[in-house]
Amino acid sequence: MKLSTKSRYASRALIELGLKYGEGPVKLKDISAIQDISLKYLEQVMFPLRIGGYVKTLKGSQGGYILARHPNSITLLEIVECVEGPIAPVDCVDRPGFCGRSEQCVTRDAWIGLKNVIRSELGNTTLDELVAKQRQIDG
Amino acid sequence: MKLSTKSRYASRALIELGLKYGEGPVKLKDISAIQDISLKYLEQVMFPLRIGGYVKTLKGSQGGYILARHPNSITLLEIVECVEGPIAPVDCVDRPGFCGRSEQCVTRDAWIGLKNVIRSELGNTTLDELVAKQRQIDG
DNA sequence: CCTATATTCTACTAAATATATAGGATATCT
DNA sequence: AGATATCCTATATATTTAGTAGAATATAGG
Repeated sequence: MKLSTKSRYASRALIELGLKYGEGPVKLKDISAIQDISLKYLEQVMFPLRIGGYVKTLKGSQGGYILARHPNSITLLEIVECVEGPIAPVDCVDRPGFCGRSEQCVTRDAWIGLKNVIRSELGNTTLDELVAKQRQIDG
Repeated sequence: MKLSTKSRYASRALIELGLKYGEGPVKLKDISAIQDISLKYLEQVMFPLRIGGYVKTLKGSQGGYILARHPNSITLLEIVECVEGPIAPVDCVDRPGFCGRSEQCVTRDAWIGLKNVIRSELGNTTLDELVAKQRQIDG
């Protein structure tokens, strides 16, 4: 039941973008330094977020990343599922055919319930809120 | 965000024990056959459940496993945490020192919230309920 | 146009984790 | 005594995770 570093890094990177929302592009190099994340790895983490339409990029000098959507419309759930794939504590949750006994399996129902509360919790946390809290901490 | 097979196998094995609760020991060989789980692997999965006091064993001929506690006092959370260790979506949740920025990290608060809903959901599901549902399905 | 800069794309790698398999030791019932 | 079932330790394989590396592409500014 662990999130990978991709989810953690993506969340922290998008918070940095949220802090600078409306102020032009932010370089990964800066995020990498501030958040202490390998630049090269961060590049890979950001890739699906661009494909998913959460960030836009500007190449070349003075380029960087900006949020493609308002922070209040982006949830943690979207970030996590974008970089990590659909959340399902067990494979049979999304693919009943994964296990031949899915039809008669009572644990599967429990795993489905678990998936739902996880998605609900993450879906109710917006980037906006996280950025606001971060501003409070930074003072 | 995946549970390992240990959690899945342990849950299904304990349901089998719950179905036979009060009827004497159940052999892993039988559970292995019914649930289609490798016997040798199942032995390893059951080990922490014995140490944790969830099952008792009887060695030798006519031996096997029995629940050490009433099914209504065992939750999915206990089973999962027993075989898989404490549930925490991110290491810093239980060990703030894991990451130097824990004190100023807003995502950590989110991961703590996530941990809480996961534990709450699993903690509210008892083995009793699962066994009852299974009996309904089996007819 | 040229250069520095930043992203983009592809490939590769080391380490950790998950998922078992194997074999013998130990205990117990008949 | 023999069959049976758990107990314990070691080993193996596959997958995933978490990164590294390097060249290609695009852009701003001089």
